[in-house]
Amino acid sequence: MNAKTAAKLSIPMQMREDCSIKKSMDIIGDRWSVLILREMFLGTNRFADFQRNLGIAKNILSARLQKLEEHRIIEKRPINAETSWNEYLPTEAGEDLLTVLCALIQWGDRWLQDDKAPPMLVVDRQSRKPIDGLMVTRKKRPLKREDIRFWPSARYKTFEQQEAEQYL
Amino acid sequence: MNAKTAAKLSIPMQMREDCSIKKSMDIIGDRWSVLILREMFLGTNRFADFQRNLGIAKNILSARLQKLEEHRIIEKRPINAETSWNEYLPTEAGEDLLTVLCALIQWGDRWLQDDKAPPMLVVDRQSRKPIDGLMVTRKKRPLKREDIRFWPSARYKTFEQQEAEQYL
DNA sequence: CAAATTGGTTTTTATTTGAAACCAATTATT
DNA sequence: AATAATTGGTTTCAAATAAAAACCAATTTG
Repeated sequence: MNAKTAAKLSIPMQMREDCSIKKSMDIIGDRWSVLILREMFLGTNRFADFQRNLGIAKNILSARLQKLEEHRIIEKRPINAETSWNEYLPTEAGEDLLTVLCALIQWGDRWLQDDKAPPMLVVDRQSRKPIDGLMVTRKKRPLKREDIRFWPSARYKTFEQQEAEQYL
Repeated sequence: MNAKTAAKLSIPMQMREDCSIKKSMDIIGDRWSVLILREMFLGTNRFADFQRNLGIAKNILSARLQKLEEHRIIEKRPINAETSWNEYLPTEAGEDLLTVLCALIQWGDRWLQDDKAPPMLVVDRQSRKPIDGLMVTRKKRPLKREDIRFWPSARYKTFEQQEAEQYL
């Protein structure tokens, strides 16, 4: 067995299905979901405001909000007892997506803004001063590509794979 | 002017266009791009391997690779001098998307895996031990929703906005 | 040398998106 | 109090996009 064959064996196809990136993309991997969440973090909560602020078609917005609700990323709840109107709020899982949005902001600020200042700042809620040192860290050091690799978890251990590992 | 009016004034529509999340999503906001990048981080570099490992249609894969190349996230280069065949490699900007993928992994591991162990680990390249303490931090403390808010940068300062800020 | 694989493109079909019309409930204006 | 405007959608239809399949030339494997 050569190293190339070993590398192929070592990544189980099933892992590609189970993978959290894949599962996340099945939910938010479209043109609008992430922008809807950004809008929510900007303080938008009502249907018409999402529509106006994003320029999204109503039927698509409706479908996306439903999907996000089904997956418990947002919650739809009546604005008050009198009306039948609703507002949309992030659940705990939804709020936790802040990290993904921040990672996107940082990446985009670095690579897509043509040396211009970032258009949208992440600021401290109290002081409203920009948050510096915001990063994905690995034990207090920023994570670099060469530090890590992705690896199947123990649930995919097979004889062939264990055999293969010694070649890597 | 009440607080609600102020809040609407304070977010310039232009910022929503310039925003790095929006710009990022214009490039990688589809069902496949992020998965193609994940595949690349798993060690896949050739057309047929992407296709097999992802189950993506060839024409779509072709289109996505081209788009990613245009935006300098990946690079297409000949495998060797003799053949016309290519391999696809991440650029510096592409490798930098690791943070976004890691944020997605962490989020998905927390919210989409039904109390099961994560299917794909982020491990140290040398020791192959899982990396712990990997997170989006704010000065060494994990970032929480209630810590921050998004805020337009100075380039959108207008009279109305400055007026509005005092109400927030 | 023959067969299989790679790296695509082209054509056709199915799916998704978007625009517009429509409507009922609610709120604002005169 | 009546009218107009806004909100929160759904439905219908056209346009754009994605997927499947057929096809092909270059390259590699048996």
